[in-house]
Amino acid sequence: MSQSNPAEQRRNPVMTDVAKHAGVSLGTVSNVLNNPDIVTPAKRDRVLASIAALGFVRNQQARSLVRGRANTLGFVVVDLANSFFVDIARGAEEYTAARGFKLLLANSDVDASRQDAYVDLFEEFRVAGMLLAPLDGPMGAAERVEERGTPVVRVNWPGDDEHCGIAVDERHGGQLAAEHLLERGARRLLFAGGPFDLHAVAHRLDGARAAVAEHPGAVLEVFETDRLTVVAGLQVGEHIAARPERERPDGLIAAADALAAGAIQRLRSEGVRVPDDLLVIGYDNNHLTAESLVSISTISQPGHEMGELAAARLLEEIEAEPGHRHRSTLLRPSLIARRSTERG
Amino acid sequence: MSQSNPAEQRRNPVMTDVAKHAGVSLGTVSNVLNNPDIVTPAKRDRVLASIAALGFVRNQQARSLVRGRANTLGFVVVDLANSFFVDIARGAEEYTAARGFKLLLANSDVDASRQDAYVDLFEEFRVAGMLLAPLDGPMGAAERVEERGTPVVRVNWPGDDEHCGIAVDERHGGQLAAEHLLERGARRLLFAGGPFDLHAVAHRLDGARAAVAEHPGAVLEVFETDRLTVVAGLQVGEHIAARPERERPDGLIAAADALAAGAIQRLRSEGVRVPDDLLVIGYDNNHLTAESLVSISTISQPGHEMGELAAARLLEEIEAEPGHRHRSTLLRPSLIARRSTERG
DNA sequence: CTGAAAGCGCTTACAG
DNA sequence: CTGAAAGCGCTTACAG
Repeated sequence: MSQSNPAEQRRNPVMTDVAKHAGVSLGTVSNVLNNPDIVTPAKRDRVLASIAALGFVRNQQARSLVRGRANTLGFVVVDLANSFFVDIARGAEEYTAARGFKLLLANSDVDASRQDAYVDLFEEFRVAGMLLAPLDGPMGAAERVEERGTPVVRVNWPGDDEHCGIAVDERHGGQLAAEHLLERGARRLLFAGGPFDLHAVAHRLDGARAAVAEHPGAVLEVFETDRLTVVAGLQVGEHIAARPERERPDGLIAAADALAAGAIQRLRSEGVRVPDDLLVIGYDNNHLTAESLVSISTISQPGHEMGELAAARLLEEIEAEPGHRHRSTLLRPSLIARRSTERG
Repeated sequence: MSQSNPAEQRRNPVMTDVAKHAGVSLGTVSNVLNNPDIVTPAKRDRVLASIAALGFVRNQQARSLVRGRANTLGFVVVDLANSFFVDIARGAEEYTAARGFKLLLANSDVDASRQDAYVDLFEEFRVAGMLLAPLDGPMGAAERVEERGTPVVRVNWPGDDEHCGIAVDERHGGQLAAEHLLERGARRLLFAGGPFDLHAVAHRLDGARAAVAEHPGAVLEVFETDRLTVVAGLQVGEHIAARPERERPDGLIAAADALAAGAIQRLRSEGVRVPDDLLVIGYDNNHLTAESLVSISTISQPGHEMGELAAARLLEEIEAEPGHRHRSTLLRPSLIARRSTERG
């Protein structure tokens, strides 16, 4: 329509086009966008009308080039297929959206090089700050980014003197799980999970050990798996069922729900009944876990709350003085009792 | 360290700092970054060393301001909590990453205004193109963005003459589900799902109807639910169990796995056995569905493939001439038979 | 192959 | 409250 010459490339309208169309200066257009209150209503309406008529869309790149930073936040997530992290992302988004920030997500998919690549990308885009749910292991890119001045808050990671972090008290979770089974009468517990170099797994085991140590007469065995999957769970089930009946544990703590689900499935096909013969508790409160036929008791991590808290911390950091002191927060997980640990 | 005056704000190094440090001109630094081949190795190494020494990070905003577009793609996803969409995102990411693009995600969380806000945000950032897994309903922002020249490919949406789209043949999926139950001997089928104004649900029902129509003697009842959740599934189970035994269906097609899981759970507690008394098939192949005690047969949507295909289409569009013709692709879902439809 | 200059589209003092 | 000018940090012809 507005093309006078069909041969000439249509170009997206820019602010000077709007100014010309509305008969005002460039600065006034900018003011309408950024400080509408200081522009006279009549002029403001004229500019707004021109913006609509031309289909003008402000170029954020140019805007944050001069302002220094975008009011956008980045969140690099280790594994979106795990609903725990989706919960975190939703909590963070709600918190930041209410405060005028946008939250962009990137999935590193448990790949260290992709994690670094996305952290770098967000830095190149000059986001105001980042959330990072990291893999276990070094976080080179994030360290560098922080040194250069972009705040980073780590979630599901403990944090230390140099870094803000929000984590869940994994040890306490393991303790809750074990105590729950002990309360329900189990005495020969088996902890299944792994690999143990995952700090979450190691701490859950620690917690379970501590709980068992306080119960004279109770014992805890350990079975290390190579992953936290349903398939690994099948092996756990097999391992238990293969033993003579009286040597079997009467309580199973699985370090992940998927593991618990696999174990229950295999146990059942081998004739071991859950919860009648064996109490089982999982970990994570993954979506759909409540839906298996024997609904699985579990330790629930406060993902949504973690996301909100991390976002709040990040916004604080963004506004903080350079000298600001880093803080770590440990959230408490909670027990959700379902059918798999019901007695009678 | 490099701060000569502690009072002066440390500023992130920019390209002119690198040029000065390396003793070359600004253009040469840019060439090292963008056309390394045309710079003499010695000079190149000098520049690279300076970049490392200063901790220089190129400012993408400035870069794509002059280049017009970032080589970044945006994906606005309707619901990351549904693993189907996570699969799509992973497929898209693998495809685009291999071709040098980055993929940023935004979760609209089944909220139309957030969908629009993120579409706008990506446009303001001048992404090279967008993927959109939309909610059912109008897509105002996306339409406008396309008119202004940013390519958008819709996923899990049929597409039309004006829009590229990649969808799954929902009708065919419904047909597969019904045929599977009929093959296994069921004759009184119940289709549960809803609300029916969700086009996916309506089409799945259509397909099921078509399959039943071809089997003389088979009948199909319909039970509309208000959502596709486990809780709604409980109601479905209740509805079935409440009927006199001989008036119950012998096959249940649930329009979603969560629905199937809820139904099975309630049926079981009411003494209706799956699959012995009633065959059940779900839809979506959601993560963890395979793990319920009675593993649930389902219709699997090719999420990963859909993501790859959508990404491929988007990259085509980005390179296409303005006059390019839009295409729609319909992917075929497939049957996954599990325990919940096993006979004998 | 290298370097000086113009320009991408905005925002922000600054003088009126 | 408004408008002309400078500048954010890059890339890209262009002349050497």
